[in-house]
Amino acid sequence: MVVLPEFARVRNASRLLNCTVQVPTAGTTRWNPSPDQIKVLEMLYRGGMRTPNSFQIEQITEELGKYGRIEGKNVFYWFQNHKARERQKQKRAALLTLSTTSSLPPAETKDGVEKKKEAYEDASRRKRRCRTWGDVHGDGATTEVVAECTDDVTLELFPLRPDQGKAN
Amino acid sequence: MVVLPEFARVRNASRLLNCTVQVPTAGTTRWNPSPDQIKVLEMLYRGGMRTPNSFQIEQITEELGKYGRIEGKNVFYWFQNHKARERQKQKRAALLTLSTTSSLPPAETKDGVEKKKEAYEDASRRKRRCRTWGDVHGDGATTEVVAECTDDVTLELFPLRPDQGKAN
DNA sequence: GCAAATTAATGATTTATTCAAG
DNA sequence: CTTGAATAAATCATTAATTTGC
Repeated sequence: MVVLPEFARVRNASRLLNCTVQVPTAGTTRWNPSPDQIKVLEMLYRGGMRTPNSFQIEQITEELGKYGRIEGKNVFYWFQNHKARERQKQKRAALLTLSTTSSLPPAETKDGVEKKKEAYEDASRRKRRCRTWGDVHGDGATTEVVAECTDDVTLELFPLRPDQGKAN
Repeated sequence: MVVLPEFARVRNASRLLNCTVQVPTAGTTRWNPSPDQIKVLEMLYRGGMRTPNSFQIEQITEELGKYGRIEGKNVFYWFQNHKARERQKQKRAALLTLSTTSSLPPAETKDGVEKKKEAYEDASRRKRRCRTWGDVHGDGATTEVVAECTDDVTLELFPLRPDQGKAN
């Protein structure tokens, strides 16, 4: 990879030859989390946080802002991706484990895989949480959208205790 | 269903029996588009609009606000759902048409269905547009996120001419 | 040792699926 | 049953690792 001074990185390295350098001020590239930011995020994730609501995102963003520029959407996406890719990894692992340890005929094996897959996927289907688009993405025009939810919903507050995470 | 005056609708109708009435100020129920609002939205949709950006959503929301309370997210979701369900309907129709008109043996038919399905799905894969999460969902903390895109992208401006819609 | 080429990770979007109000 | 709302899965696109030829 072409290593350039931080401030000189632009979209395509090849264009550097005959192109003026972009200053970082004009937010050009995608968010690139610092090690410190990742550390905090993973800590929260391990603590059980999966789908932070707008308040939580705001708080986290503020906290992580100490280590570099960051927006709420970065935090939002980080959790989405992290969650999805953990699922992905687990699924692959389960399938691999099964096909390795199993010694049944092909048909049976396939069936077993399907079972296991379903069992896994079932674990991710849980009761919906009480959170709205307005809370998370906060349209500029609407500022008064606050959780009107009362009972029989799980209010994931921040910070979240480990034992409050999904039961699986 | 228990019909209540508009201002009295809360999340769970069953709670009304022993619950104080929520004033509409504290947005309680989901958005219910008025005929006028739907008319405008469908007009835009027929005009080719599929994935409006934040500016477009803002404009539309403002326009539709004349006919009743509405938020940006409602517009956002409306387009998402309308698009998805049109796809769904077309897919079902394609499959049905094929299985009705075709008189080939099962294997061939299945294959043909798969072909048709793929052909359809291919039509929905087009070059990405230039729009970001920040544009659409507008995090409160970031107000300066504006299209930094320059060339070789299709800028869907508002309003969109019919011929600028997806070619299908 | 070094960049260009290639691959692996992962941030950002879009699409599919699901839940649940009415 | 229709459809607003929300989440999960699939996909795209850019950045970092890494491999490779010199």
